[in-house]
Amino acid sequence: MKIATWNVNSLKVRLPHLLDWLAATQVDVVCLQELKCEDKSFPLAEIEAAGYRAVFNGQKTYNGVAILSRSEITDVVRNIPGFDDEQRRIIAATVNGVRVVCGYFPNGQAVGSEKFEYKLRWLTALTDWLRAEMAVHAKLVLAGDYNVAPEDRDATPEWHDEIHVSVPEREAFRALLALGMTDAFRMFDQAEKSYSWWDYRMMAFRRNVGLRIDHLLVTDALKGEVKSCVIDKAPRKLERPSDHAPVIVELGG
DNA sequence: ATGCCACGAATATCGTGA
Repeated sequence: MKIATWNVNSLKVRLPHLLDWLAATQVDVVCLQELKCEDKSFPLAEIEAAGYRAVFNGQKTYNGVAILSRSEITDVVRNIPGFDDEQRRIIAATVNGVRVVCGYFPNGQAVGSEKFEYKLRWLTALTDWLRAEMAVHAKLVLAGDYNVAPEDRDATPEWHDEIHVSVPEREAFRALLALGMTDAFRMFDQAEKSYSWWDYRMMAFRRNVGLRIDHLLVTDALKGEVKSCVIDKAPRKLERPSDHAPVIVELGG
């Protein structure tokens, strides 16, 4: 089973890319972020025609997450239970016995800002909820745009802003690992300067000036099934791309 | 310091968020 995560930065604009990519990769499950569309505008017919079911948690203009799957989707949860939040950033569901949690983590804007404080509060709430979720679902994948580059090797040397690489954000990432999860990408040898996001400006993609902020964490019960984990840069090379590339983990056994 | 992009309000550009 292949599970992917992709921040599409507007599902409406990126739908042709997504449909082409689904046909090309044949992934079983895709977690999407930054839909930027309300549920009533979700392109369900096109996605179903491509052979996928979908559950989604959208809002106007900002945020919005979805899980697409070729097989049955059950036990859907929207948003972090008990965490009062207008922003649609979480959807979770079970597919083929695997709990899939799709998250669009807050950007945080700048260290010390109000949005940064919200990011840290949100991360704490997510961690507390996942502790409980993992107690019920041993096999769990946390997929999404974390807006955190966990280590120095995950950030281009040209990155001088603190946001995405600050100590509190990295501590929050490690707190997720400490629940009993592993970064699937780092289970394998990877090229140096492997990134999943590049700013649209300054020819950042061509110069490979980016960050690795899109991740797939797997619980210990799933770790033994992980066969590969790759960043697929192909969609980032197309006309009118998302600023993020999809990341794919392959589970077997 | 910044050049991009998507969106909505408004109807040309501009503010917001990323």
